[in-house]
Amino acid sequence: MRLSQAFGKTLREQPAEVEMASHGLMLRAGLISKLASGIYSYMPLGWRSVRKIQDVMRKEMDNIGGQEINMPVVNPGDIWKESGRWYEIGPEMARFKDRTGRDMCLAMTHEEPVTDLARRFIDSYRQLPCMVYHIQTKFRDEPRARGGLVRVREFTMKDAYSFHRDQADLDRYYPEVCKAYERICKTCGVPVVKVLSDVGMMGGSMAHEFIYVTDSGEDTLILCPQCGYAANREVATFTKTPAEDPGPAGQTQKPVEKVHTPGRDTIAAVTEYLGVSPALSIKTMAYFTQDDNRLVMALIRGDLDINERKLANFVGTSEVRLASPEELEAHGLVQGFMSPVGVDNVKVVVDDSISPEYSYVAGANEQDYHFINVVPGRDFPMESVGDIAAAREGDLCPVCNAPLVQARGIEVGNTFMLGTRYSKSMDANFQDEDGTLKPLVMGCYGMGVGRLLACVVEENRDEKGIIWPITVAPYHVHLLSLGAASQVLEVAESLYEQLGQLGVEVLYDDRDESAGVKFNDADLLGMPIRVTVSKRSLENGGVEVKLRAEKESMIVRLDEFEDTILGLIKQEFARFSPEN
RNA sequence: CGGGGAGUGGCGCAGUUUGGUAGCGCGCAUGGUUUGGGACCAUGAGGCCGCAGGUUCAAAUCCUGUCUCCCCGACCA
Repeated sequence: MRLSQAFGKTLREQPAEVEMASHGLMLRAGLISKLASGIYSYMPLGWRSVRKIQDVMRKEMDNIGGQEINMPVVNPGDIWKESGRWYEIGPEMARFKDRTGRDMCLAMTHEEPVTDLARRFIDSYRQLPCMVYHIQTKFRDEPRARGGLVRVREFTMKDAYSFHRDQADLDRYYPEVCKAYERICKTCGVPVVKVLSDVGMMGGSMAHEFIYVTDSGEDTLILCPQCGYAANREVATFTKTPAEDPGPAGQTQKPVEKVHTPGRDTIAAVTEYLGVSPALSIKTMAYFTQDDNRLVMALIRGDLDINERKLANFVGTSEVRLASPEELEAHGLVQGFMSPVGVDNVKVVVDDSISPEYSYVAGANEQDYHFINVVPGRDFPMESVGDIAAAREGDLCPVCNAPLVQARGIEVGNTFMLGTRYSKSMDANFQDEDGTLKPLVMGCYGMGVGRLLACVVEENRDEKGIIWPITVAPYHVHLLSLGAASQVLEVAESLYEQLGQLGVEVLYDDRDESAGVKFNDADLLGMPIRVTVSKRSLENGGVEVKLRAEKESMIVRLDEFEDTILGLIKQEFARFSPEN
């Protein structure tokens, strides 16, 4: 491609909207262009990379037995009603009616259409296991787009769906997909960690996310540097050390006593005032459930925090929302002085950090008063006990007890063990060896193409621009000529032709621009190999060859040019091979 | 949806406080001089200042409404 003819151009200045490095570089290099919030066009250079990323995905999916299909973006509402998600999903799903008044929607993911395919075409255990995938547009009317391609409303996703006879077969297959995901990211030059995650709107039993760790990410991770335990904070667990001071023996025999605690409406204030450890107090938080608007009291040891995701999952709702002071008042509760003691008709969920062996300080449900000697089980019900605690940096690893660290990252892909969530609701059955009809056991595996591209750029760059991994670079070689001397132009033209005949992808800067402009654009665009033809290089015996990722350049004689370039390309591909 | 910020040629911005009908840099076009790290000279094209209403002799500027975009949260590939 001749740069003089290329559609699009580079920008010298960073657009004002930019917050993330990769976003700025993609805009400045002319890879993408924004149409509306969270809706982008790909320009020629960006699209070449997208297609390469898609091909990497295809290769790895094919490798584990996947078959590529293509399912529609526009779906009839019927199948989404069958699965129930028509009613579960909020305004992030775009819905409309066709001309006959039939409910339609834009698919945000493709479990429903693929399950429909499965029930039509899978009849027998002999056809299992199998996996299909497609690379298709999704539309999610996200509350807020951000970070360029990191979080958009219209995006391309590679989503794969596997079908199995039983959970055991899914258990066997699932790690293969995880391995393929790691290979895809390695090939694209994006390091990822696999973390345990929440199943979210997909449903199912187990899920992982593949996360590119970066401070500009929007997910929070809990990692163990010692044993490799890794989880999204939403589901991360940790070892809860017992409270150090259980108090004087026989404490749990004492009756509850009300004490005056004027203005002490936080755990820190009240425990300091009463001279007890926060670990011997009970923090009570009141939430409303999203689905049925029930009031739930969540209890946790005073030195720990509630994880709202875990709480929502525990009580079986899609979300919980902190009750407002007005709502608390309406239920006879006082913020800062709450507890379940003496409160009826409210669901109480207790974190397993709270022990019936100890007695605690808790709110007295009266302004400026707390109770002491509160014994769990005796003074309030311990019926719903579970893990609803938020893991924090410094908490102990649930596997090896080393201190955990917190990090941020971008979710590039995810994998879900769906089980029979969709096959049961949509009646996708097969006949097993013993003649019985059974629901298909499913897995689903998503990976964002544009988001992966954003991560590629975020990871592979310097202050000058992008440093493409050759595997997904728009072109392998950036050829540029300096000056208007006829000999220079002739050599550059002939090299362009020669490389083209060898099948090398070349971006040829044939513009009549100054050296500074050409070099700076080459650095910004970031092709892995740069070839400079100039009067000076020819006087030195050839052309200058430089890797974008390296500082030094070398002069290559014209009769050695071909071998040198082909060798460099091979070497660069090897760097990103998942085999290495 | 809650909180914060911004809309002025393609991009980055000034002008708004103190109303007088729009300016700078980059980019673009033409001609010329240049060519190893964002060159220079000359000439030129391009904006009813997001939109609607109002105040006023007069509005980019003041008032009201509205739309869009960005950032922080709640959601996800």
